[in-house]
Amino acid sequence: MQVCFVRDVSIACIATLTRQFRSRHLAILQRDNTTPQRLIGEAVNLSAPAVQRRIKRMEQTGVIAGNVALVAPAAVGQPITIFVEVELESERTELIDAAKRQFSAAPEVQQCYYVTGEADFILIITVADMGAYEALTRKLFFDSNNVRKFRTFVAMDRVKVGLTVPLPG
Amino acid sequence: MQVCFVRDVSIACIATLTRQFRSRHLAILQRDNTTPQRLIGEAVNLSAPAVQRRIKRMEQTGVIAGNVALVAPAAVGQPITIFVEVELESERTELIDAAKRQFSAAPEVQQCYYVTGEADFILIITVADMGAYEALTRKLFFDSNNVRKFRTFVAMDRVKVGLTVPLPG
DNA sequence: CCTCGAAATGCAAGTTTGTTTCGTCAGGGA
DNA sequence: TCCCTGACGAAACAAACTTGCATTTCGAGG
Repeated sequence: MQVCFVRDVSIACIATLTRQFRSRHLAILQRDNTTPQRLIGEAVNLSAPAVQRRIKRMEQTGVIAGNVALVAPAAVGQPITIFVEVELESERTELIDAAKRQFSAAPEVQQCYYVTGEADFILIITVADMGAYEALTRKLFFDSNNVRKFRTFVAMDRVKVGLTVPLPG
Repeated sequence: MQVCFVRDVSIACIATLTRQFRSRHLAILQRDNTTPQRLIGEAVNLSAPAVQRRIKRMEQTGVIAGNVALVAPAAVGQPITIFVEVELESERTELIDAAKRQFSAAPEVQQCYYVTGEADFILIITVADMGAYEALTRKLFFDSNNVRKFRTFVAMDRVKVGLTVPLPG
């Protein structure tokens, strides 16, 4: 029946299958990492200890970077999400690095990316009100002598939020 | 000794203390939700069952919106993060809603926000390579008759990534 | 074709962790 | 004053996680 695989094909098949199973495993953890290993095992046809070992392996190799609880910003008094495109005056490496450090250090800066294109940085900021944002802009942008300009977008609707990575399979 | 509180002050004090303890509790879970309840209890001066009850309460009230594993995109073959500012032709409510649905439905769209300002939507997209992004733009933007234009920023460095909400205390 | 070794698995026992139960205490209102 | 509500701690209980060991599988090399 299903014999006579060309060697490369069979290897590819196995690799694909493995990856798919891992994908399903990871997909479950990405959705809810409190899922008991027993249930994950049933979903991927594995015993609980095997599930446990795979998780440990993925944590050690860095595939799983962390396990966190997601907090609803509005429920803790931080209902405002803001995007900022930041353009620097100078793109000297040291100044870029300094900006990275400064932005990262601010707890209000939830996410910070160094990007190509018409801006240098994109920040996602979480604050309680516009006053707090105004104060933060002063601290991060005006007090710095290296910010040429910045553009602000206020989120009206957090349509889709998460850090879920698309997985094959 | 510590008597003779004016009523409002003492209430405010208690409320503040409570909130601070919750903040510490939440801060721990935001960093690592696999932390044993016993350790959390030690950190916030509470017994394990009390910790358990608070977590359950916060999950039921929506303060904790989920418990997830963070997956490293590069480790699963999705190393490219892209930002897109999308501007629509029409801002009729139905079309806005249709766009929200369409963007949310795409697994590559990790985050989608409806914003004020010079754009209508900001998307954060995770893909394996630029070819995949090109295909996605065709699907999401060109095939739609409602996208006036979009601007792309490619992330060179994911300086700070997370969904951590700043907490008082 | 066969054997070997590395890696992954299942099973079963042991351990930690999470959950429930129960009794107690403090604050608020009738 | 008394009762009620809500939250707590201690202990018992249930569930999940973790480990050791024998087995299997797969690829490499003889």
